[in-house]
Amino acid sequence: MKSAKEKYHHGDLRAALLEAALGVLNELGPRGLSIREVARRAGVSHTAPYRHFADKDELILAVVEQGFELMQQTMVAEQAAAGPDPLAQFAASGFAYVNFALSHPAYYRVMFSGDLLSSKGHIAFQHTSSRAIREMVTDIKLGQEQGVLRAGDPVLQALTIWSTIHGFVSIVNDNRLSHLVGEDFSLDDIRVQVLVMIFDGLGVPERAHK
Amino acid sequence: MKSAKEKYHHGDLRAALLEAALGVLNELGPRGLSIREVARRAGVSHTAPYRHFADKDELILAVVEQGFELMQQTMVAEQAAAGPDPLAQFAASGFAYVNFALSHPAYYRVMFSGDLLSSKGHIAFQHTSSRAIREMVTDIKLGQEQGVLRAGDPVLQALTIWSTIHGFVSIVNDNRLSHLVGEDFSLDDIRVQVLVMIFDGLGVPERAHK
DNA sequence: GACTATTGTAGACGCTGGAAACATTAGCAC
DNA sequence: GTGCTAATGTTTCCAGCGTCTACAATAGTC
Repeated sequence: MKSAKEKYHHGDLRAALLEAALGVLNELGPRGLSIREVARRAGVSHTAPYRHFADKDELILAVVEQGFELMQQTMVAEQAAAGPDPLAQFAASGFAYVNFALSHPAYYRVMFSGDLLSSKGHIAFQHTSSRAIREMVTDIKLGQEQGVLRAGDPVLQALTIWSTIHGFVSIVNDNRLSHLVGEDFSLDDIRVQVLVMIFDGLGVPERAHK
Repeated sequence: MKSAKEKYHHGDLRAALLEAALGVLNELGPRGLSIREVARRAGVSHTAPYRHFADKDELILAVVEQGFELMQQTMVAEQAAAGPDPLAQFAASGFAYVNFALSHPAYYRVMFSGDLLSSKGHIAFQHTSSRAIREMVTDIKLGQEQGVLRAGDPVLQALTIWSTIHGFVSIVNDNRLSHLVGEDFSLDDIRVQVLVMIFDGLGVPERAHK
């Protein structure tokens, strides 16, 4: 009996291609991502991917969706593990976002850059993160009703928090802090302190962090 | 006499190529940026650009540097025009940053994405924004000494503010707010209110905005 | 076991980034 | 001016890319 790799039909080529694509992004960077290289790593001909993805855009968008799926899962899990306090839950979910972004930079970059896509693919791309912010707005409203989050327009608050977190992980992932790190700060210091600054601003003043 | 465009020697091909590159980014997006297309628009052969840029990375990096130059100029100008109050100056400079990013999305994207570069080009890329944050830290220190900015580690404060601003303009430029805009908010509303949230948090409490 | 849809391959096209060899011109010494 | 040289632009060529079309192998179904 032949090994699975030598069979004419791969078995689950789609998943193998997505995994290979992520590997390419990690090792060769976005510029090195080509359908042909991905096919090579999966051990199939350079046109085989077209049986699973209409074009390069669709392959990339599938990686993006898988990334959001994965991030969503870890955020939900961390939120559930944070105990009963709504503010703690909210913060845990935010920490999970940051941790995902910093420990899976290739995923995060492709999820939010869009530069890899053609102008056509960009339209589908814009909707990939809309679910995330809507859930955040819901969480904030809940926290405000329970009196643990500062009052104010929840949409604007969510946008501000998301902006800060997204900006921070983008800056770190693009290595733009290399000239800061090492002298007075380690990356871990910076990460913790910035997160504290963000979430300190969230609670109602009477409940300020100890 | 021939028109300038028909001469064998272009005159200032380097600048023409940079301008063409920006045009391509605006019209065709990052994926459409090719040396050959840029050369075509400048009316030269597809290898002429190699007399001015060693490779595609260098062309892109030149656009990036030109973008930072331009942004820097408008920020300095706005800061100077803001009057004597250091907090107002600081805010004016921040507003200029946001306005530049939102009115020159192609510039801003290429300045901060890096996805267009090969892994080699990324190293040079990481240093392009270091000057900006250092100047911001200096400004914050000054504001603190004069008692108009909240106390705290200026590096962490600068990083947090920069994160929020960078994240915000990135989110807006990537059209990720399309599902928010239109119902309750216009983009202008959002922009103004988010900026107010950011800079409200900066002043010392006694000087809070009226 | 034959039929058909699914999934893979082979080869071609025009595009790309880039190297090499060549052509034209500007600037300068005289 | 004439001639030399460096700078700048062109031509030609190559391999790699995304994607199309035609073909081959297999899996599932009757």
